[in-house]
Amino acid sequence: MRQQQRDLWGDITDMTQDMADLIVHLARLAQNTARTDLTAAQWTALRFFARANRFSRTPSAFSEFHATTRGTASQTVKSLVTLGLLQRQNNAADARSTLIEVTPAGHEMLCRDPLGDLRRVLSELPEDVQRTLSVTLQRATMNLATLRQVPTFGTCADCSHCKEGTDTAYCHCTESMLTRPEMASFCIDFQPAGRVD
Amino acid sequence: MRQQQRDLWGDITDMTQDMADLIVHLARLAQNTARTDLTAAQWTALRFFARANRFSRTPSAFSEFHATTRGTASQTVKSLVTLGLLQRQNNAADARSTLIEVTPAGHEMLCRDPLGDLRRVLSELPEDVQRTLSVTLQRATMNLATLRQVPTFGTCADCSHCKEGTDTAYCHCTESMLTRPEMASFCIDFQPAGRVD
DNA sequence: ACGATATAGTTTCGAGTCGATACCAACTGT
DNA sequence: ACAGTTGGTATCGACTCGAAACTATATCGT
Repeated sequence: MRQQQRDLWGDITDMTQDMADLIVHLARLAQNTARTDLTAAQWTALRFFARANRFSRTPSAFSEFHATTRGTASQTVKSLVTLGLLQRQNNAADARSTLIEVTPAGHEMLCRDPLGDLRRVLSELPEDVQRTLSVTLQRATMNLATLRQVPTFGTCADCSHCKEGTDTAYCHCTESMLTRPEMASFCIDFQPAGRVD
Repeated sequence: MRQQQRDLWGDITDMTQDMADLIVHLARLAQNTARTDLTAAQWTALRFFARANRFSRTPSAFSEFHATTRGTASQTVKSLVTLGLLQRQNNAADARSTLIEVTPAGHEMLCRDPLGDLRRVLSELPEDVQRTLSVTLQRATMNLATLRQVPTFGTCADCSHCKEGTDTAYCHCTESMLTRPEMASFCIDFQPAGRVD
């Protein structure tokens, strides 16, 4: 809490501490699921599977992304399959693995994502503030993920495993070619390109 | 860092969308409660009651802050009282109301707040970036709270209800004098001073 | 080639969260 | 004085979460 109120009234609150609280609070407000058809975890799962590339659309990858256990992730996926928003497909390359796809109903549901309000609020910020915010959040997320020893997620376009071509790119990690749309998808094997900090 | 390699693959990612997702993800990582004695809701409640001023340390105020129902807030408070981290006190001014205090054990527990990691990460950012981030987050939180029609919380030092003295301040809202430490506390009746945007 | 080990996924359990609803006690306005 | 509001609690059902136990498939080491 407060604990260090400098000089007179000046600089009363510990700015850093406030920020951590603020981030949590902001996320909480943004994820408010009252009068929504899904829970926060379900929304997060739906969003994840809509954004993840074909190597990362599995319950395991989601559990890592969501910083939870495979068991918990499995339940969330199950509930969304039951609701008809996700569907399972066999993975030809690995019989243990299940490939998850968002159904048309799932994509339609995403239009009602409660995160839309936060996106709107953020989009109203000045362009340069948005840019700074984006960079700062990514840096903080990566540093925190490192500290907590959980994998960092990112798009293939930014991944050091990728060698770009003109219309496709080669991913050294999965040893396969990626189409242009795929480059914009989340990948569990993400490794930031360039200097880390 | 990276994230903006336009031209070639050209503006692949929707920056705004990334940011909303990032904020939620960052908060999720920061609140990770694995190998922690409390749940995320319990930590939030404990933090709230440690920061809130004497007018706001009630289950109702917490329920508004946490954007949930009084019933849910009541349960969380109850669990923390059972754990000996909070304690109830009678409110002389209103017999219906319960004043919540953080016990010494509760304050000790706060030292192990999982949010500490995020605070550390944020404190390592350059000073000017921190300042920008803080202002931006506050603005976004206020705008989102307005959109969602939930009250905004803030410290009395920033509240338009307050008239500052030298060592105390008068709060027009609660019609009482505030001591200096109290000025740094959260208040449910917070009304931002100065221009709104 | 084959056993040890690792990985993908599911299920079950108990404690907690959450919104909704119903309810009681105490305050407020007129 | 009394209707309406507010503060708080209890209960219900669906969901979350971590942990643990379990099955099936891959992979590694020799």
